[in-house]
Amino acid sequence: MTSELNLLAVIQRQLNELNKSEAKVAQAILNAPEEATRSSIASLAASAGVSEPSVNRFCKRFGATGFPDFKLQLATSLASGVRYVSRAVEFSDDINTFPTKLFDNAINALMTAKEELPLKAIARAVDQIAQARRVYFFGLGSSAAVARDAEHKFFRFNVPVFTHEDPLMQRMLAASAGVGDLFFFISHTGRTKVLVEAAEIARQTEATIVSLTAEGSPLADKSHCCINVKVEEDTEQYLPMTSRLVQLVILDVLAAGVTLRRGEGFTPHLARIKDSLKDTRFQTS
Amino acid sequence: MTSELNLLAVIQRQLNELNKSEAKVAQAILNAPEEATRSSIASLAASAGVSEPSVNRFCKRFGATGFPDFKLQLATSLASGVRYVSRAVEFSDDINTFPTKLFDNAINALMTAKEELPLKAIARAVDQIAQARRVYFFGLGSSAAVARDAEHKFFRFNVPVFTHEDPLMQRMLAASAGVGDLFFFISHTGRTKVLVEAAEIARQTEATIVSLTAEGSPLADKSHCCINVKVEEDTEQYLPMTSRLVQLVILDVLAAGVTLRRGEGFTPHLARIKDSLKDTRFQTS
DNA sequence: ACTCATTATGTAGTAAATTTACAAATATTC
DNA sequence: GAATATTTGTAAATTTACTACATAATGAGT
Repeated sequence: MTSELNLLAVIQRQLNELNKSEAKVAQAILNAPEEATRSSIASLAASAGVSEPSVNRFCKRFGATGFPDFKLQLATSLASGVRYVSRAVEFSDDINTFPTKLFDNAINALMTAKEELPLKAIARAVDQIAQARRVYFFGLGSSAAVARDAEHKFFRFNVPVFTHEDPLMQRMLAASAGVGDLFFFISHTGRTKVLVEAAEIARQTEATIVSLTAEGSPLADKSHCCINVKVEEDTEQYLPMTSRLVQLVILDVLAAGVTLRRGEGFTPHLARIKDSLKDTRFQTS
Repeated sequence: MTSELNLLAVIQRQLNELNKSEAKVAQAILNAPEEATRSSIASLAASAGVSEPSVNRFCKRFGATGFPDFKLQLATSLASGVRYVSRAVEFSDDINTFPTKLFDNAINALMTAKEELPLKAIARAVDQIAQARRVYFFGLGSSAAVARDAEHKFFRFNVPVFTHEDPLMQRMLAASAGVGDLFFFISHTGRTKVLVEAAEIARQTEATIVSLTAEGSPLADKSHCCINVKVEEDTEQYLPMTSRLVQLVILDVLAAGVTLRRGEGFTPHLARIKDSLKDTRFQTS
């Protein structure tokens, strides 16, 4: 029941040790794996130029109970391995295609991020946020909106939270930081000068510096803890950045982490905050 | 050839619209999806308590050419690793589970939204934004961050864009609106009083009102064009809202729509905006 | 180089699984 | 409550996969 992670690689590796007709089958599958998952044993046998039982024997050799089981394993292997490619929006797109493309790209970005979550860094950041006496979320451009969102989430933890889009404010606040202050920098590239400079200034104080940015970037270098968000190339000018969605969800993760850290006794507090909004809304009819 | 990323979610969602035996099949599959991929049409029919052709019909209903094809799609979908039901974070969760849950929820929200995209409303909104002489993005709470993000995207279209989180500013601006002004309201519930009131005020002018909110809500009622975002119940206080992610992507869609409308000749303009940032960044080493 | 043993491959038949065509049963409409 | 449409199941047809066996190819020992 060893569901192989990459069946094609296994087949490729064993290619030499196969006898002639098995090798033909292997070659046919390697040439068109997706097609193989859809074809019958007869058609695969035909395209490989061998008999049907040879295909069957091939399947059993690779741990399957038979041809259908092999197809299943192959399909599973292909699905887990293949990274869906982001599709850029083209000027030939119409209303039926480009919205789907953008959603697909967003979904792909999240799925990719999910698989390479830097859990250690996240855990560490949760620790540090939970302990902080004050938290500053700093970002510029579209990351400023993310910072704003974070502020809106983290104030619930009874810790003063601040956001500033003004680089001068960011510098001055960084300069006047002390023990218990936490600066949370958000940046897609990690290379925005004024932001890196603010981090630099903060670093010279007793404050803690956490960043949500690209690994190895100047900003990451200045941080005590860097939560790495893989930077994918933005193919087109008019293709919106998906990275900020990942940033937002990671901030959700951090917020959830802090909530869990606070413990079950903390929920009434959250409920009270929620209830406070009740009178600002029209009742549901 | 729409290879569904999350087939189980699609089945789950359509559960009500299925007839009795199809629903039985659906239930059997949802109960044991992995097993379903391995069983024959006979055994699945048996465990669902229906006839074999019913299973076959079920498969075709969901876009497969037949049972084997359906199994393949199901296996592929399962292999992609996204869980189909939204799972609330529990206090018993640890660092290995809750981040994944939150990402899965986010991904699911986007996948669900993708399937029920109100394309007509989106197309209309693109029209209206493309024609507007001025655009105001208004939101409160976490929707304010979304509005901020939208501002950061839409200014690129050579149209003055404004965002204000201050309800009094929102009212005053709404009151002084005229022809060519477009008010874009963002609200998860569509019931926030001060926002609805601002929309009401704007409605009495010549301005156009577009909203990104829940269908049938007071805010939607005040709008010329409402882009409906399905409101899912937020199960827990500390479960972050996924709806804002959907809002962001829909705004991306609108921005892309306007870009396409502007035509290919518009790209140099976008490139210039992008280039303007170059000197604010440290060069890649 | 020939025979025997071994392994590899294909043929044909069989069993299983899937689909189609059609009929019975159930629900829906007027 | 009859007529119509829809749903569901039965049975036959078809496709698909597997098994048993026969033949071909390969290789070792004489």
